[in-house]
Amino acid sequence: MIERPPRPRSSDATRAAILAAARTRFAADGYDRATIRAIAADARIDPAMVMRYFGSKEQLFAAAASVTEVDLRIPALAALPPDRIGAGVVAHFLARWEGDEALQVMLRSAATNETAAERARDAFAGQVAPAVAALHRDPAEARARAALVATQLIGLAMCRYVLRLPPVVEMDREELVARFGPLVQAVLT
Amino acid sequence: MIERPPRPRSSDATRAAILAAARTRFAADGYDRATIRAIAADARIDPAMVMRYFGSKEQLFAAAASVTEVDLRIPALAALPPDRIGAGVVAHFLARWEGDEALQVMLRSAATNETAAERARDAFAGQVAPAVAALHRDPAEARARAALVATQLIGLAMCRYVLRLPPVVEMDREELVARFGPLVQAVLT
DNA sequence: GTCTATAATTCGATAGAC
DNA sequence: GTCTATCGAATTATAGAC
Repeated sequence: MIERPPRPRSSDATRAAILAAARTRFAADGYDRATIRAIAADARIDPAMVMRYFGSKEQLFAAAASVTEVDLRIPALAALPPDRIGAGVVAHFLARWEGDEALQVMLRSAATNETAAERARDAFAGQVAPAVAALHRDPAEARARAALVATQLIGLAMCRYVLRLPPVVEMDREELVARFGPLVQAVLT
Repeated sequence: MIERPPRPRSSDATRAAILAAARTRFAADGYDRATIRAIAADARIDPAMVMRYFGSKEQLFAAAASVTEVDLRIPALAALPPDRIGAGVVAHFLARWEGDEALQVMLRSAATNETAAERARDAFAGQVAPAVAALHRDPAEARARAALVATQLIGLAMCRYVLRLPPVVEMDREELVARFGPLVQAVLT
């Protein structure tokens, strides 16, 4: 084996490191304030490499918040106990919000980045709406109900993670489920 | 009267013009993307004048989204027909959201600007919480209920004005009141 | 009061050596 | 694959002439 002084990293590992740093930065700062330089520093990588791997900041963002990443993984609602659907949805989303930065990336970036807003609409149309549609006969009504569910969850996320409204931050997950579950339940049934 | 070539404008009118342009820009673009240059261009004023009048971009933002401007003007809830409080609150907020840019300034900027987020918390603590408190004996319960109302309204605003979720955008005010009114009513009573 | 010129940064992106 | 150097553009902010 010939030695290679700059110690080339594996391409996949580098890509993954950049993506992880990008998600964290985009989630914390939003699209505009998150800089390629800062992301590269977090990933302990030269800023030029970010460009080499992803082409542009916009493409990096798209990769960091891709539809696959914003997988809401909504459980089959019909499979839940009928009177616990609301609580199940809220508990599921709290776990998703706090376990995956991709959702906060979308939320914090959507305010100033149309790509992020579009991704939010895609996630709604592709995941929330279909899941709710299974519960209603009338498609128009299902669509409206799904939108109501979305406002509940987006409002909760905004108040808890972005605005950091004290009462919403202080509540633990259990209390949030107890308070929001019935509201979502009422919207869905 | 001696003529003054550069035609000095009245200080108040200039201030007002800058503030109006700033609110529009901050509301449309958020704090980061709204530039002093663009605000000055909208106000047909030299960018340097913005600095002269307000000192810095941060101070201009504070003035454009000051607590006085984010006056929610929540009506006395106890004065409403008891069974129409929810609908009244929703109708009131829709009118406020769409009639005053200051609220959208706050919402769109809060994602990346801590000053904006703080102002949102102030508006909640100073206006929403007290209004709701009048309806409940237990202060802790009133605080939690107020937070729930806030999530409803913030969620609605985010989906309608920022994410622009199609179903929420397409509904007219009347339908929104009909759908969200009962939810807010349930939270409040 | 108004505006020109510019300082001082910062950013995304590119070129090219190794 | 990696990194240095840098370009060109955009931004906030300041200094000073008129």
